[in-house]
Amino acid sequence: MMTDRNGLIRLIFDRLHGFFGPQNWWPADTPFEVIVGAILTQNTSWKNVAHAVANLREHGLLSFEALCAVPEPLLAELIRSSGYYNQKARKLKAFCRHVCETRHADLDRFLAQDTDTLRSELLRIRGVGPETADSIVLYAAHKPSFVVDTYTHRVFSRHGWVQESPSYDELRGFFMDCLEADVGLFQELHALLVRTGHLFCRKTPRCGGCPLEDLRAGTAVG
DNA sequence: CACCAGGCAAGTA
DNA sequence: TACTTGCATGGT
Repeated sequence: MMTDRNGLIRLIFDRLHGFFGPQNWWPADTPFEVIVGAILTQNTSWKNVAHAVANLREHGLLSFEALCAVPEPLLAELIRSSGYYNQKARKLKAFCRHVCETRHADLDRFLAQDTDTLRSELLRIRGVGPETADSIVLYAAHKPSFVVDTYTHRVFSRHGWVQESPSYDELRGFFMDCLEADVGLFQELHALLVRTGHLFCRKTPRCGGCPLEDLRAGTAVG
């Protein structure tokens, strides 16, 4: 998948951190708000999600108990700006229902499980895929599970660090093999990769202007 | 007008 | 396993 196994990831982190500075992700006030945002931002710009989250806050629905109680059709209307709003209302309700039925609505106890157990349980909930699960594990439960997203793929392919498009688990495994399991490091690196990914658009063939340009495969050492 | 944005599930071969 | 399709608003 790439020739320079170790050192590259750490070098990427050091470069991006020096260039952009600390990101302090996730943009949310509470673990529950992280979960809501993680579901709402699926294939959707954060700006559209921010409107929906603000809407929920104005209606007093940014708590687990309140979201459990709100009718799904009303919820769908309030999150309209985030797109796929019927699907996402269903997903949010599915998550609430799972915690109610398996943990007596004790969200903290649900999030207190060890990393792998929590991740696999999240993946069994309808509407929670690998990226959403890892986002919740890393930013809501504060446990070390690396988050891969479209920007991670994009930054890596643009710089020639991957030949074929790797699967989610392959790319995640690569990060987790190269780095020590440190929550703060995982949180910052993912945020920095998103920030970097914003420098490109989907069809931009190269990475001009980004702080990693000289690390492109072929020009990088080793 | 077309294309894109911090995915996921279900169906098909 | 590896495609394909539906889901949907808001910005460029």
